[in-house]
Amino acid sequence: MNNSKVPQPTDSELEILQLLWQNGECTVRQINDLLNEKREVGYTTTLKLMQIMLEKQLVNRNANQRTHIYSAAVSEGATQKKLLQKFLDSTFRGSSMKLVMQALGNHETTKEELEEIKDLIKKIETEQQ
Amino acid sequence: MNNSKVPQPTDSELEILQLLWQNGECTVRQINDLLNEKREVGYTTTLKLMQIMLEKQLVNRNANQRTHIYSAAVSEGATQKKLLQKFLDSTFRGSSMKLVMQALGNHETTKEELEEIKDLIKKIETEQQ
DNA sequence: TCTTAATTACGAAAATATTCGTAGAAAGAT
DNA sequence: ATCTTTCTACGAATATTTTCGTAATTAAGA
Repeated sequence: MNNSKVPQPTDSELEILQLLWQNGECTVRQINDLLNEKREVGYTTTLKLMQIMLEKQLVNRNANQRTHIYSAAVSEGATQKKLLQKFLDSTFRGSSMKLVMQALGNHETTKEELEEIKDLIKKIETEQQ
Repeated sequence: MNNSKVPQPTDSELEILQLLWQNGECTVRQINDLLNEKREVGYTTTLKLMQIMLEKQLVNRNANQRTHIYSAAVSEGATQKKLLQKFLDSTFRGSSMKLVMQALGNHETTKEELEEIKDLIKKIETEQQ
C-alpha cells in the first residue's frame, strides 16, 4: 500500500474509495449499487471512474474472472493524512489548532471520545519532555 | 456577513478569500501581487475570479473609484465551518474524532496549544453535566 | 493635447472532472 | 442454437473551474 507518487483522489473517487475501505473487495456492480442508495448514478459512470482510478493506481483489480474485482490500492489513513494536510493549508492556513478547536466546538462529542483525546494529549505531552 | 445561501468557494476563490481575511480591503492589483508571491497568475485571471466572486456574493466591492476595492462578504469562521463539515463527511465519514486524532497526531503541537485544547475540553465537559 | 499605462468588462479557450451512449464479448437461460 | 442479460472498453458529451486575450474606458504624464 505504498502510494508516494499516487495522485490525490477527486471527490467522486474518494467516495468510491470510502466504499472499498468499508467493504473490502467489490465489483463495479456492488459499488454502483451502494452509490445508488444515496443518489442515482449510471452503471457505466461508476465503471469509468473505477477504470480511471486503476490508471491512477488508486485501486487494484483482479481481472481473472469476467467480472473484475476491485480493491483499494491506497490506505485510508495515508489518504486521510494527505487530504488533511491540503485542507489544513487551504482552509486553516496550516493551523491544526484552529481546525481542532472548530471540530471540537462544532460537533457533538461524547465523554468517551473526550477521554480518548485526553489520553492522546497526555501521550504527546510525555513525548515532549 | 450573513451568508446562508452563498455557494461554497472553489479552491482558487478560497485562496483569494484568505488574502482578504488577512489583509482586509484590497484592490485586484494588490491581490494579484500577493498571489504572485507564490506562483505566476495573470492579472485578468485574478480580476475575473474576483468578478465571479462578486456575483456569488462571496465578496463586496466598492466601485466609487475607478479602481474598485474588494472585501470579504463571508466570514472566515462561517466559511471554515461549512468547509469543515463537507471535509469531515467526505474524508472522515463524519467522525470528527478521527479527524481530531489525526490532526493532533500528525502535526507539531506546542505545549500552549495543548493547554488550550485541554481548556476547551474542560469547558465541554462542564457543559455536559 | 497626445501618448502611455492601468483598469474593467466580457467572451472564450484550456484544463479538469463527471456522466453517459454504444459496441462487442462473455455468460446464462430457454 | 438462439436470445437475453451482464459486463468491459472506449470515446465523447456535459459540466465545472481556471486562465487569458481583446476592447473600451479612465487617469496620469509628457
